Amino acid sequence: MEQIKVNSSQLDTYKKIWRVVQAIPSGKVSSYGAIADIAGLPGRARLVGKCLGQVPKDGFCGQPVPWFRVLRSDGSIAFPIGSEAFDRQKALLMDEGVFVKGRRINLNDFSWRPDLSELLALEQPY
DNA sequence: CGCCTGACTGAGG
DNA sequence: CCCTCAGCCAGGC
Repeated sequence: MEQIKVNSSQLDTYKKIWRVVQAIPSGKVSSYGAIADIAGLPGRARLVGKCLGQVPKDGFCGQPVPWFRVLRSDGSIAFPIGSEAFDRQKALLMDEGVFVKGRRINLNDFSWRPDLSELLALEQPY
């Protein structure tokens, strides 16, 4: 992928986002806006997309960052249909049992709904 | 500062 | 279902 090009303050923001994304369980999905909210960055859904495009290839803190579990608020895959990224994301989702119909996923069936204890755990990672 | 571009969103048609 | 539009926030120029 691309080299990460952000200053240290933005890198902190990116790390917060990556950490939230890591909390999405296999077989579940979330949205850019929801991740932004949980990360304490309301209104910055587009930043989440940008950030996920720069996930370190080796993962973050020894754990992979499941970028493919993040979708648009309507449950659709953000990449254009037919693009390589689209196919990759769709395949990864289906691999873990997420049913992808055309370009979208039924959020009622697969949306991640963290309980309070999960969210609190994200506040105190170390 | 303006202008344009995004892995975005919500409301409408 | 599709598409459009205004609003949104960061960044680059």
